[in-house]
Formats: sequence, C-alpha cells, structure tokens
Amino acid sequence: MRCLTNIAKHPTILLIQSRTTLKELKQIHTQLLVNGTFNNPHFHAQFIATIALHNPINLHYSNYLIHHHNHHKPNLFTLNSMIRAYSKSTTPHKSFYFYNNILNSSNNLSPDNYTFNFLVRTCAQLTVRVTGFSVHAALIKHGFEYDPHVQSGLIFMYAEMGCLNSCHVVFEGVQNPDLVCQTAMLHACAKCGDVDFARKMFDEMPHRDFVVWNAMVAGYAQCGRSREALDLFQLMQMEGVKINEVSMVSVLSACTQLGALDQGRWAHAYLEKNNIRMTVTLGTALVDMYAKCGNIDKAMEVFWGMKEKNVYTWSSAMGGLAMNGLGRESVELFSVMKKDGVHPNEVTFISLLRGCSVVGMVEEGRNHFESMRKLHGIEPQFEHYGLMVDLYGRAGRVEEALSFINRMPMKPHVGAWIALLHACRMYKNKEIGEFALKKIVEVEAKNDGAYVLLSNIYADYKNWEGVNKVRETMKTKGVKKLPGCSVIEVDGEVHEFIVGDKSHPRYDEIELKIEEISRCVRLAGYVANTSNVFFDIEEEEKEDALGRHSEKVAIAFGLISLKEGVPIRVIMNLRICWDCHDVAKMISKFFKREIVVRDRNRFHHFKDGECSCKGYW
DNA sequence: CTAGGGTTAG
Repeated sequence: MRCLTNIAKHPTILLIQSRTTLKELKQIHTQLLVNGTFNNPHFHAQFIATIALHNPINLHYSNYLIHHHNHHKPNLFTLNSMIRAYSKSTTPHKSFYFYNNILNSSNNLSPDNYTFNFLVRTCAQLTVRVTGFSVHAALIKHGFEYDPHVQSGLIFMYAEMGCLNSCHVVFEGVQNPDLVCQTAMLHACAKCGDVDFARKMFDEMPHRDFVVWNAMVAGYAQCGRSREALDLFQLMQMEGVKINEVSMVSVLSACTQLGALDQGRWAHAYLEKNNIRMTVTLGTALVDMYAKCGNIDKAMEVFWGMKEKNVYTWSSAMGGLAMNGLGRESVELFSVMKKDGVHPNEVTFISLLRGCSVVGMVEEGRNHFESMRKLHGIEPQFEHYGLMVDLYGRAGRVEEALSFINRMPMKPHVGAWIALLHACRMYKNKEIGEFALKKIVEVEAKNDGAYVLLSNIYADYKNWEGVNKVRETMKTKGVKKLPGCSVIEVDGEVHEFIVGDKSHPRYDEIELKIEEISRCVRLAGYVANTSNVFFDIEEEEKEDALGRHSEKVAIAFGLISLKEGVPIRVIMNLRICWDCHDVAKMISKFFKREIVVRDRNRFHHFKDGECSCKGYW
C-alpha cells in the first residue's frame, strides 16, 4: 500500500495530471518503456488509471495501453478506474466492457464496492432505467447492497433517473450515513424538485465541508432559485468556507439566470484574483454568463481565450450569438468547431438552427437540419422540428411552416404550434392562427400565451369581437395570463417589476419618467401600437395600460437610476411587446441611451433609434 | 488516497 501511495506521487504521474496532449503522453510512454519503469505492475496500473481519470480526452489511449502494452494483466484498480472514467465520458456504455472484463477475467478478479459505485454512475449517465435496475440486482447478488460506497452511488443513480422515492428507500437503509452519502441525498432532493428538503438536511448536518456547500448552492442555482444561490454563496464566504471552481460555476449560472451582469463581472474578477482553476466547465459558464447578460463581445473574448473547449463551450457560444441576433456568426462558428474536430450534439443543432432562424437563413437552416441524421447520426428531436417551424414562420413562409408541422414524424408538440402561432401573429394570418390555437388547447387547455397571441392577431385586425370571444373563453376555462415581470440591476442590486405592482419605493419618480417618455414619444408623432393590449378598452386607457408594462417601468427606472451613458439592461419573462419595442427604440434615440432587453426569446439591443433584431423577433 | 458538488437547449 505504501508503494502505491508513492507511485501516486511519482513525478510522471503528477505530470500527467496537469497535461493533456496526446503527443506528450506518447513521449512519456516511450521513455517509461525504455527506462523500465513499466516493469513495475503497480506503476503500470496507476499510469493507465491516471490517464483515464485526468485526461478523459485521451481515454482511447488508456484503452490502447491496456490492450497493446500488456506486460501485466490489468488489475481491479485499473479496470475500476476505466469504468469510472467512462461513466463520465460521452460514451458511458463502454464501462460495461470493463465490467465484463472483471467478470470474465482469467485471473480471478471479482467486482468490489468501487466497481459497483462507478457502474451505477454509468447507469445514471445512461438514464436507462432497465439497465440501472439490472445493475442494482447484480450488486445485490454480489453482496454489496449495504456497502456505503455503493449506497451513495445508488442514491446518485436514482436521483438522475428522477426516482426520489427510491433515493429515500436506499438512504433509509444506510446505517450511519457519512458526509458523502448525505451529500448524495442532498443532491438527490435538490435535483428531484425538493430543494427545501435539501436545505433542511443541509441545516441539520452537524459537519459540513465545502463540497456540501457547493451541492447546496448548485441545488438552488439549478432549480432557478438564483437569489437564494447567491445568498448562500455570500454566507459561504462569510463563514470562511473554501471556494473553488465548482462554487463559481454555480454562482455564474445564478448570475446568468438573473441577468445580473455586474455580479457576473464581479464573479469573473473574483476568480481571477483568487487564482481559481480555469476548467472547461468554468470557462463555459463564463461565456454563457456574458452572452446571456447581453455582453456578447466579452463572451467571445473569453471564448477565444480558452485553451480547451468542449461541445458545451461551442454550443454555448453559438447559442449566445444566435440569441444576440448574430445568426451568421453562429453558423460560421459551427464550421470552425467542426474544423477543430469537435463533434456537434443535439444541443449544438438547437443553437445552430436558432442562428439560422434569427437572420432568416431558411435554406441554410434546412440543409443543416437534413445533415443532422445524414452526416452526424443525430436523430432530430421535437425541439429541432419546432425550430424548423420557427425558421419558416419568421421568414414569413407560414404555409410552409404549417406543412412542415403536418409532415413531422411524431405528433407535433405544443411548442411547434406556438412557433406557428407567433408567425401568424407577425404576418397577421388569422385562419392558420385560429387553427394553431385549436391544436394547442387540445393538449394544453390553459396555455395563456396562445390565447393572448390569438387575441393580438384579432386586435391587429381591430376585430374586437374576436378579442372579446377569446377573453370570454379564457374566463370560462379559468385561464390566467402570466403577469409580465422585468428585472434590472442597479449598483449590483436586482430590482424586480411585476406588471401592476406599484410597491417600488421610487415608484412616483418612475411614474413621472413614464409620462415624460410618453410626451416625448407623442411629440415625435408616434401613435401607440395598441394591438398588444389584451382587452377591448378605450384607446386612451389602452395607452395607459401599455405605459405600465413591466419592461417599460424597468426602462424608466433605469433612466432615473443609472448614470448617463450606462446602458440599461432589462431581463423579462415574456416576449417584449410591440409597443414597448417601438418606444424603446425612440428612448434610445431621444435620451441617447443604449437599451438591452433580454426577453424570453432573445436579445434586443436598442441604439440610436434602431433595434438589433431588425424585425426578426 | 479509486467515493460526494459544476457548464450548452427546452
């Protein structure tokens, strides 16, 4: 055992941990063969395991070493390490090859608690329940049902599969759950939608190390409770808990969701100042944060500065470009990615198709969609079909969008119909719009967004009867419209405005500003675009209702609270309304202020009276 | 010193 410990600290092993290139590995390998270090079976095992664990990119090299330089039969340590490495790879099923290797080995190996711990993690990756159940059965057969390592793994596996009950069952069977096991259970609760229970566990734990803190912060961030994530992180700092790159990934993710650019910038500065290890994951989180907080230039600067990028990084950058209206750049980045030898996955194609869609590159988008199956072996999912509908629809080819839906190999999902309905709204197509709504409510009787869209189409035609009919239907069915909500960050503090809520301490000043805006805009001869007002009310009242949309309130607040020249950044939960969009353009001109709005679909950068979306919503 | 926490879309 002493011997193994020393080997783990062997300079060559440490070198592998910090380097990744295949070329260097080959050099090291040759050297070790020559000087005879490989004659030590322990070293050989540790060498392969280290490559597998620290250089997942070069997993095939560990494989090669096992098969072609096999002076020694791989031992359990090596095989377990391979299972572990593959459980985290993009091809987790290959773990089973090594599991079978253990079972069929000629040198009497039998799986141990590590084997099963890693194997259940493989099942967690695969999320194929049947596989998970059979591995569970196998480990019971081998007598590891009550092994603490295996139990932690099982909790993790069932969490990934969404079986919180099974997690509880396993957890209750644990004699004295240690920190690792408790962390797994906490993670499971957060993952399966019971963060509050996770927090309860967290609060009741007598000893908490920094991994537990990280799990809790991540738990909040992943379920969208970003504020609580940031609050807990702050507490973490105050308590002097160790902070590493994993903590920062969660912090950045929370900032991304809140659109809190200032806090995101602070986090970026923090991790540079504290020499936090820049991993691919952390870099990706940074790129995503800048992109989704409206600073796409900075996002790309970070992106190009990253030494190592994976498919997440590329997809994230492409998605960010698309979201910011830079569709062409997104498509170009896709070619660069392929040249770089990175294989796209299904998410990459979502980013790519969005890129095509926002700039109306219909043919290009269709070609890429076709290439998914033919060139990349990726079966398009319903999201991809939905984006194709969007692609045709945005470009005004509403009929083609409809016929595309009708040719889908699966039952069109609500999202596809919604995309069509948006196109109908944009191009004022009443007939297809009515048809789309019918299809939507067949599945989701209470889809408020769909009713509102159809109502808007009627309003465009000044068909108040139609508007009223929609309103009546909604009333009888009990459909409630989701209230608009906009947030804006001022001096690192996030202010939230919900439509109709006047509780903000500076609401009176905001009101005055809105009136000033209205005056300016009217002087310029602008007539409000009132078709976004849902109910048939008097024109004047309508303008008033429009004047109080949450996005406009947030912009007004930005005007009074941010220094001149500082861009106003607003994040909202719905798509920006047409009138607010027009008014924002004018504000950007009259008040000489840049405005960046991230709505639920994309970014709108308003400058000198123009918007970056150029009509492509 | 083979276990636990993290990134892309919807």
